[in-house]
Amino acid sequence: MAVSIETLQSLLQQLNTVPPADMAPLFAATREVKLEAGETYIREGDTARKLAYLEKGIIRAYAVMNNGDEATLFLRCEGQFIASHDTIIRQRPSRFIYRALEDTVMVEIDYDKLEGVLRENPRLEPLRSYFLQLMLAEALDSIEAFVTLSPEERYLQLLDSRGDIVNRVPDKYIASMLGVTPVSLSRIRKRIHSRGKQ
Amino acid sequence: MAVSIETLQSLLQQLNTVPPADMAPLFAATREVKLEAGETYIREGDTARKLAYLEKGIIRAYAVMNNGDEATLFLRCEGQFIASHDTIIRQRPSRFIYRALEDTVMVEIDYDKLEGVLRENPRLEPLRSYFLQLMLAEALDSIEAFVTLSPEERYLQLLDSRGDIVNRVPDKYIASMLGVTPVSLSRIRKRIHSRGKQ
DNA sequence: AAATGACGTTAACAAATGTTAATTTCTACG
DNA sequence: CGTAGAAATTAACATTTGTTAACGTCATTT
Repeated sequence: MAVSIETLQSLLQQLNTVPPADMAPLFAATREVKLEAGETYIREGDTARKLAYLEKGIIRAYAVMNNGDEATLFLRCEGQFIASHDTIIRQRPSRFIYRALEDTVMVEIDYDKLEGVLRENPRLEPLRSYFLQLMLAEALDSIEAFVTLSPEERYLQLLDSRGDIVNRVPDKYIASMLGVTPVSLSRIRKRIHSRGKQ
Repeated sequence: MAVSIETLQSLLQQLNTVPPADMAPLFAATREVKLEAGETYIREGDTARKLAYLEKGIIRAYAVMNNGDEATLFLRCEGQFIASHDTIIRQRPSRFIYRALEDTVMVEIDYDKLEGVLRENPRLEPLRSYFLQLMLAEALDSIEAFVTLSPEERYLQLLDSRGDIVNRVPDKYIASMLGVTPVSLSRIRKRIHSRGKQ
């Protein structure tokens, strides 16, 4: 309970929307979770309302389609939040799977517990809005990219904005997050390189 | 100030997370806004932090790309919220334009005023989380569609889930929201019809 | 009634992507 | 060190989409 939470603590304090003293009950409800590479954090059908802050590692959220293929919704790494959005927002079993792609360390809180803490400490409410806004901003950026950019341009943008992730994750996950097949991503990369060398 | 707000009022009361009596200061800060078809609600570069509930009509949010083309991010109609997300979440001038496609009636509140109301009435805070979650859920659905479905499948899904909108809006806006050109959407429709008749 | 302009459709061609399968490269494990 | 399995690349072909332009339709205006 509440161990290596320095980074999260300093993040929340930078918000300076909540007095640090008020945060004690929040951290008392958290726990540290460690996952090995390849380990599943949330399964399809899970009903737990998990919210977590990534201290280290990468989590992939994906759906299994009718034909059995997997579609990656997003990748999150250290410094970001992940939430089981089907269970938290929609209050239904998760259609999505969350799996660690590297050894991962998270600070987890159950959303039901969080709501209890917020009920008893209303001054912490801005924190909920804060992470909801963070996730909404990222989601809208993603939609904007799908609507305004070609697959190649989306890949270049991803390289530019999150190049670290691209090099830590197998290409097939990058491809499905961009909405294309691994074969097509390979051709896109070839095209970029051939243009770059000329 | 607070005129025909029946639908919004009943919506908020169904949440029963906030006592109806507490909502008076909220509605006191709202105002009714009417737009004619074609009228712009938010311009590129605007800094106002507008949040609105649509009682009637359709609003299109779109970006103007480098080549001058427009890309529709989303369409919202009666019963939905729209928010100037660049100004509210990112605290920067809006890169997006919000324009009415039909004569539109909205209940508007400035987000700065809303935050003032929430500061003085902390029991209203769940309302902020509520509409943030609504918009996040819609955004994630949109991403899911881009990642798991082909353009044709996305169009069929849109017909199924929001067929009313499709018939109220020019096809070119539907096309750009699906991430394809109007020419391609026309071919998709032809393909669907030819398959349907056989 | 004629003219204008926006919108959707169609055509023709280029370019990109999907699909399947073979091949190569890389990694992990014995 | 060698092997097995996963991942990435490449090839070949079908399908889809982008692009440009022409054409038809419809509504509005003059």
